[in-house]
Amino acid sequence: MSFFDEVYKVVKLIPKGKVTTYGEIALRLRSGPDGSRINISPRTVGWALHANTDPKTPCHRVVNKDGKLAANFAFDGEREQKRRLLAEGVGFIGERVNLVKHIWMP
DNA sequence: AAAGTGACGCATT
DNA sequence: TAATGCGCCACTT
Repeated sequence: MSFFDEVYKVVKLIPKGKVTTYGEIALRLRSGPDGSRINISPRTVGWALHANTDPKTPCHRVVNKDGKLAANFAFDGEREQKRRLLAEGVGFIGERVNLVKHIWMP
């Protein structure tokens, strides 16, 4: 059970048609079950997702705070990611996700 | 054990 | 709004 697995677990909880940010995930993991972790950096969350190649993890529902998609290393490229989000009903404003309407609030 | 690395975030400019 | 600089934490050599 590594830190990565917990990140993936949270990502899998994101309902269809919703998105969340790296920062939000970091906050959610701030108080781990074992209490071993105190602070998590959003950077670390993104890094965890980068390492993940599991198709069951909806990484495309995770965007940065500006609603922008991962520039360099999206799973299938930015365009594909955007397309998938649109297919789920996630609204876009230009090239950015409409976070105001689609941010996932557990 | 120490240094390098990265799907980010925030305050400034 | 976009571009810069700095902090951040877990993981891999």
